[in-house]
This record gives sequence, structure tokens and C-alpha cells, in this order.
Amino acid sequence: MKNQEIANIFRKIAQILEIKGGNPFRIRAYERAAQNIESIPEDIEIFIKEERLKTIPGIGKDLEEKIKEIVSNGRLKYLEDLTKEIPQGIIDILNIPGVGPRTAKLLYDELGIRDIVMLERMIHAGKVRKLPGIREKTEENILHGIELLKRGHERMDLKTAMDVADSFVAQLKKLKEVKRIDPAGSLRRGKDTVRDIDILVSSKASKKVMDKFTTLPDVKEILAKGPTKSSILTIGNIQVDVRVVKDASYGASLMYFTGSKAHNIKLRQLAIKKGLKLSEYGIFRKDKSIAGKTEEEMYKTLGMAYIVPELREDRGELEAAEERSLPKLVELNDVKGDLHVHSTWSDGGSSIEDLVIKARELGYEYIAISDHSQGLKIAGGLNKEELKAKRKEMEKLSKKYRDIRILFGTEVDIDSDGNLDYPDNILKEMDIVIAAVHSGFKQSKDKLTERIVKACRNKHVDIIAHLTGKLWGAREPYEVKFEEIFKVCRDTSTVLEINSFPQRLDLNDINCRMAKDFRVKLAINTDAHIAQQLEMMKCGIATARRGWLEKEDILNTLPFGEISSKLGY
DNA sequence: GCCGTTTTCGGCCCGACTGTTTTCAGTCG
Repeated sequence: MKNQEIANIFRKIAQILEIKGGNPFRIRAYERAAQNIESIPEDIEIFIKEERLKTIPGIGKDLEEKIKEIVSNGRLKYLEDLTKEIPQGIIDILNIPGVGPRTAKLLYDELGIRDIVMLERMIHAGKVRKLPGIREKTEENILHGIELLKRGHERMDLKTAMDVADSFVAQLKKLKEVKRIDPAGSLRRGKDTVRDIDILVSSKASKKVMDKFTTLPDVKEILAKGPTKSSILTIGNIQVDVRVVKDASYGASLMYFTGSKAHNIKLRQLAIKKGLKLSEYGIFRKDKSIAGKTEEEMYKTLGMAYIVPELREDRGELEAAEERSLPKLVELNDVKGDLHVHSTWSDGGSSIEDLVIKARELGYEYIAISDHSQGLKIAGGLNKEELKAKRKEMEKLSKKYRDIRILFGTEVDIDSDGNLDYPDNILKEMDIVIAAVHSGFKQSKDKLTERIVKACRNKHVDIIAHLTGKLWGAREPYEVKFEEIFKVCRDTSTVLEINSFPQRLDLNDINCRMAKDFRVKLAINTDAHIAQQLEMMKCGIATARRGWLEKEDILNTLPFGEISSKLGY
């Protein structure tokens, strides 16, 4: 039983209770528990075994019992009873943007509407507009919400979100009325996927900013427009929200719109304890504003160190900020080179030379050209002869570009039994060996763990790439025993990769943090297949920062001299 | 349903926008 499944059950209970009109705090208790359970790296069964479920914040006596029941029976009677009262179709209705619990309940109670298909039919039959509080406009909004839902208002990857946000920010910045502007929301926190783009602006002329924003060429549809808040849908169906605030409360608003929700709630509770009130307009004592212009000032006024956006998830950062024990996180500038890059020798689209030119542009001291191994035919893996020819080309380029070290690497395939796709005598010639699983994803957790452990134990293997095989939108991560792998990595000095490819970002933030706890080193690589993709490093950095990693935790923040001795060549 | 250096009972974050109203409820973040 995965933590995620338990979290999903609790979320579903929260939704049903919402429709039933349950105690809102009880509902939030379920949501909070769900959120905390899914952010725990270790398997929840370990917590049960060691009798420490209650150490998870938001888990008390009742939820402890429910978790135990779910794990031992694979189901929860309480949820099954609730589902009898409120069928799944009504929860689907709740997921329509603009339709909340009150409306869903009204539709069910008054018209017996129990799924989206029936809802559409009733609207077209003119029945829904007869309900109290609902007229034509609301009907239109519901139909529109259903369209959005059908189109799949999905999350996008971090890189896409960064690009869209940068484009809007650049266009709005041209207005002289815009004083300060920043992307906020989960994008600013560096989450691996993002739903909506939030942009915060400070300006005295909010109307002018909103007029400009809602008429930009990328805008397909205006969802809402007011003086402080407007939402649009881009041609690519991405929702962008812009908020305009006074400059004096910009810091408070940036803090608020950056989130996360859990972080904000805790901050506000903290403010209350100190006799203060915190909102997106500032910190107030009585009715007098005592902070708000910058985020730094906000945290200081609350008596804590500044917390960078990537840590704001209520995963211990607030306590650490009060104790002044926050980590100093790794930064993009700390990176000295990229160790996992593909060239045209295997399945890449750029020549080694183009990759080298790009790496020099980024100021790197080294770049490892780590092409696929012979068995991975589909990705143009290199055989023994091709390796020789590749080496020759690299030697030539090394003479041409003397200000950067070009490392001879490989991404060697781990086969279904954990054997490597090159013999040891080839591997030992390599500057760097990255091992990775590319097939047999459906094997059991034990078998996959065994394969990876075996690869770690090969003395030539330096790094394990994309440990869980996650490909966002295409493939779920396969299950492995993290604890066991981390222990072996620590004992064999094997480094784990944070793959910066936006669809991968693997290890994820939570696993990064757990790896650090096991004192495992990590490398942040791009797995670039064309030169331009070397810039995806910033996504990997975001993930590392979310995993509380510091410069010292990352292999490729080392200068060439130290990394070469570490890798032993 | 959780939680406690003001509490084991009585709290639990705060405000904008929309559509329907005529002072506010519902939804969202």
C-alpha cells in the first residue's frame, strides 16, 4: 500500500464530507493528513511497524486507526459507507471548476443529478436555472467548467511553466506603470509540475496593467477581470492569473501568492500567537501595518529567518527558520559541469562540438558526453569500434577547446538481471560511468531493487541515473526500496542523479531529502539530447533545493581537480 | 478530526471576484 493511495482515500473522504456539509475543520483535518502522508518519503507501513504513526503531523487516534485499517484490509469501511451516500459521479461534479460543494449538493438534492452527463442534460432541458441562486449565467459557467474539465486542465511541466511565465512577465514589464513583477505560486516554489501560472505586480495603475494583460496576443479567453485580480486562458489552454497590489504590500502579497497553502496557514497561526494578524496586505498589530513591503521584512517581523520559496511546504522549514537552522541551498551558479549528456554518437541531436560550445557558454569547467551503451539499439548505443572512433573525435576537440574538460562517459544499460551492458575492461577506460535501467519496468519492487543494488556494487559505476524511471505523462515511477538502495549507495560511494529533464525530475524532492539523510551524494544532470537542453539544469536545481540540498551534497559543484580524483581517473 | 509554554475543550487563515441578490453566498486560492 503506497502512501499516495492512503492520501487519495483521505482526500476523497474530505470531498464527500464537503458535499454533505460536514464540519469544515474536520474536512481540513483529512486534507492536511493526506498532504502530510504523501510528503513522507518512507513507506507508511514502516511507521505502523514502529508504532509511530502519531508522530506524523495531523494524525491522531482516529486517523491512526483508519490508516491501519486501510493497510491491513486494503480498504476503509468508513469511505465505503460514505460512497453509498454520495456516489462517485457527484465527486466528479465537484471537480468542475466553478462548482463547489454547495452547488453539487443542491443539484443532487433538488434534481437528483448524480453525474456530469446528467447535469449537462438537465441544463439543456432548462431545469437547473429554476434552482434558487442559479440563473442563465451560472448555467453557462457550469457548462464552460465542464468543457474545461473535459479538455483536461492538466498540470504542465516546470520548464513549460517557466517559459510561459517569462513571456508574460517580459511583456508586462514593458509597461512603465509596472513597478515590481514576479512569478509566484508553485512555479516560484519550483514544483515539478504546475497547474496555473500566478504573476504578481505592484503598480499604482492597476486598471492599465489589467487592460494590457487581458489583451496580450497570447490571450484566448478572459476568465475573470477585476482591479486586483484577473485570470485568462492562453491559446495553449494555460491559465494565467495576474494580481496587482500596492507596492507597500508587495512582499506580503508575494509571500501569500507563493504559498504553499499549508505554509501560509501555519504562518498565520504563528502571527496570531504573537498577537498579530497576517494577510496578503501585510502584518498588522491592531489595525496598524508593521510589515509588508518585502518578504524578508515579513519573516523578520514574525521572528524567523527568511525562507526561500522552494522550502515553503510546511515540511519543517518554519521550525528551522525559528531556530535559525535552515540549510544554505545549492544554487545554479554552484554547478561546475554537466555529467550526463547525449551526442549524435547515440540518440542525441547535437554534435559533441556543439555541446561543448554550449557548455563553455554556461561557464562550465567540464562536460561528460555520456552516450548509450551497445545493447540499447533503439537509442543508437555504441559498440566497441564506435567507442574508439568517438574517443578519437573527443581527443581532437579537447585540443581545440582547452578551457573545458571533455569527459568520456557512458550511460550504460542495466539489464533485467542487473548486469551491465559493457564488460569491466571497457568501463574502466571511461572517465565516468552512469548506469541506468531502461527496460523491465514492470518487474517487482524486490527485483528492480536487486538490479540497481548490483549495479551500485560494480566498482566502475559512478552514478545511477533517473532512479525511478518516472516519465511524467507517460510512465509512473516504478517502485524500489529506497532505504536499501540509499544504504548501498552510501557504502559504495555511488552517486544518485537528479535528472533535470522536466518530464523526469527524478529523484524527486522528497527522495532527495531522504538520500541526504542517508548521506548519499547527488549529481544534478540534464540528460540533454540537444545542446539547448543543457539549460534545463535550472529545473534540476529547483528539485534539489526543494529537497533541502546544499552545495556540498552535489557532486558536480566540485571543480575539475576534485571531481577527477573523486571519480578516480 | 487535531491539538495544547495562554487551552484536554474550544478553537481551527483570510480576502477577492462572480452572480445573484439588494446585503450576501459560493467558490477559489
